[in-house]
Amino acid sequence: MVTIYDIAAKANVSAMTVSRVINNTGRISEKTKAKVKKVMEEMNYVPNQMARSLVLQQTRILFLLITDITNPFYTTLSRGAEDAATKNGYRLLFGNSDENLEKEAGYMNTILTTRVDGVLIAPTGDPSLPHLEQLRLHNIPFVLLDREVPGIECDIVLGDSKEGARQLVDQLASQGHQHIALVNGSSSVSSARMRRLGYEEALKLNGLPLHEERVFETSFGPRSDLTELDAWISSLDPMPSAIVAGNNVLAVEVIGLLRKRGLRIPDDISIVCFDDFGPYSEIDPFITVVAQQAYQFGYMGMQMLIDRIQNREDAGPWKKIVLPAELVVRSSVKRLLD
Amino acid sequence: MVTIYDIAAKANVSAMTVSRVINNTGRISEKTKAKVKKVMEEMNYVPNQMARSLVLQQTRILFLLITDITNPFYTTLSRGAEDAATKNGYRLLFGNSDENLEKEAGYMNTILTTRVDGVLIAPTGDPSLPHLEQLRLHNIPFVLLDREVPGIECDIVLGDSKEGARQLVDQLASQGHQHIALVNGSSSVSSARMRRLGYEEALKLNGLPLHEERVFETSFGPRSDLTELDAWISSLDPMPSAIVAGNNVLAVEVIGLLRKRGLRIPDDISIVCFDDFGPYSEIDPFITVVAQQAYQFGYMGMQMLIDRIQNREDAGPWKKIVLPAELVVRSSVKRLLD
DNA sequence: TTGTATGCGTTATCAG
DNA sequence: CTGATAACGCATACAA
Repeated sequence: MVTIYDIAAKANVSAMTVSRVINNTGRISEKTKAKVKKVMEEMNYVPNQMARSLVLQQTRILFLLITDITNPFYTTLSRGAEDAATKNGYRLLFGNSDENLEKEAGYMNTILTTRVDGVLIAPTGDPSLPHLEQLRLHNIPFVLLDREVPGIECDIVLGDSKEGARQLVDQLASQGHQHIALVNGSSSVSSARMRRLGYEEALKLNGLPLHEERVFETSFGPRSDLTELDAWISSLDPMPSAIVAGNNVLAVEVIGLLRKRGLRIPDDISIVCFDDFGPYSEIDPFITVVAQQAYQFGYMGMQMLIDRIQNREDAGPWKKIVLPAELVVRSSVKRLLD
Repeated sequence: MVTIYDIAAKANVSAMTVSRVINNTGRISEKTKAKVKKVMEEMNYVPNQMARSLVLQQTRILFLLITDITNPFYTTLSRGAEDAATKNGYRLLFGNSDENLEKEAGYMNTILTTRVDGVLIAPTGDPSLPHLEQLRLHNIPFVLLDREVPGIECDIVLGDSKEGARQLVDQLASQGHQHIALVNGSSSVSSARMRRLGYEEALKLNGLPLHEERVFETSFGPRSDLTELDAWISSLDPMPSAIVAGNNVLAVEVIGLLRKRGLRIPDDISIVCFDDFGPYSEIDPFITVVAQQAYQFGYMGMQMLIDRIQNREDAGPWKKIVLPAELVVRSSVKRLLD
């Protein structure tokens, strides 16, 4: 490995001079600067970030941990975070926890040992608390995305899950639906809790009864095994006229299962869900959704994180951004009235 | 920051003993081992990977650089790579070059300065050559994904693009299509070149004429501005009865544009493409595609990379894996015969 | 404008 | 079984 000493020797200067040329600090004669630069080229020198970070105590690297790299919500969010990071001269590394606490723990380890400057994280759920406490303990700035975690105060970007769920149910009710089921994420995830709350409130406001057995809670992430989900659908009696899905992944899986039963959407059963389908909304935009501003989640979250990093001490109070969700009416809901 | 010296002091041992406990090397009495471990717990010690890498000259971190985090092909591939890395005890970091050579250069910098142990990379195209030469020069093992780069010999996982394109055209021809256009990725991307070759060969084999103006080359990545693509569609005269898209992104964009013109698929125009839609194939599987084994791209590529890393010296010849693509016939092609 | 000494946190080597 | 010392590659503080 070529070090500053190697190039210093070849350029007949001290290592410090090389270091100064690299970082453009101090005053150096144009002549030696040119010479050093030439030697660096010749020897294909690449600074060692490890060594540099060790002395500087900072990496200029930020980390984004998402829970499902397969979900357009998160990939779009990632693009937003990436853009904001790049704009501010930071590098961004990605991790994918796969809605799995153990994998998240693995990434926490990388984050901690690798001493990144800050973390943007969509936690897998409430059990992520210890992970966040670790970050706090080690003084690593972080911003939460999409999900609150009870027990920790911090900067956060949220969607208006309750209101969104309410809109979804209202939309169904307005078309005359009375039997509305809910497939949702785990109750250990704040957004799932809020969506359920919105669902329940909206039922009440529309004068519809709440049936516990019409609510099914599972993971927001894709399942390798759909039998449980399918069993729940089988258990529904009577079959609801509409289903609300807690996110796009669940919607897609449920639609697949329904079709396997020969049910057509929306003729036989209606469905609506949280989150849009990214580019794929384009090709067959038939599902009515509450679309979140995924890109903004990432972009604004990253902004907050960088603010926090750059103003370390005079930080100011924790900030909370709540992004509105927008109802996009398409054609997955059957009109039952008239 | 808590260092091994801090915990050494508190545990009344030397730093070396602490290091040995951490790494489970050398012989240490159970008693001191236990004591050290307890102190580490108490002080919330986290090893500094920077310092460690500096002396060990390795990170146990691998890097995966994809070109479009928004594309299910790459996200599925990522899952495969991740699984293989984890299984072998490596951590995996992701980067997204966005089909952009400059962004790729940025990640090359991170990769080089951060001294990861190996890289799995889907290059943006032939111009990526200098980047790969950098890796080679700095002795960083890498495996190419999905795209060849003329001028560099290395391990690689490819799809059978030519054969896939041929299948797509054959499928159209077998349904009676004679005017078949192609929207493709840039000719500086090997997979795009092979797909075009397959398209042209298949036309010839089916006795169909080749019209240059029916082929449009652009980026495989999503466009922020669709006017050029739209202009090409306008320029088509006569309108082809079918379009082959070089990948799923292009297919989606073209379908959007066609629909804006009031054209229905497949009634007014047929379309087929490379790559499936991941989970979204599930909800509206109407597009006939040649599906690639995305997960295997990542999994097998990662295996090759780790092999290469662990057998540094007695490496063996470069390996090339060609994954077959499978035609999945759905309902985006109109039957023109009979 | 340039150079010397020192330390960042860890591990390898060699000594005890 | 344990410890002292040097080294990894770089930048800060201070000298010259």
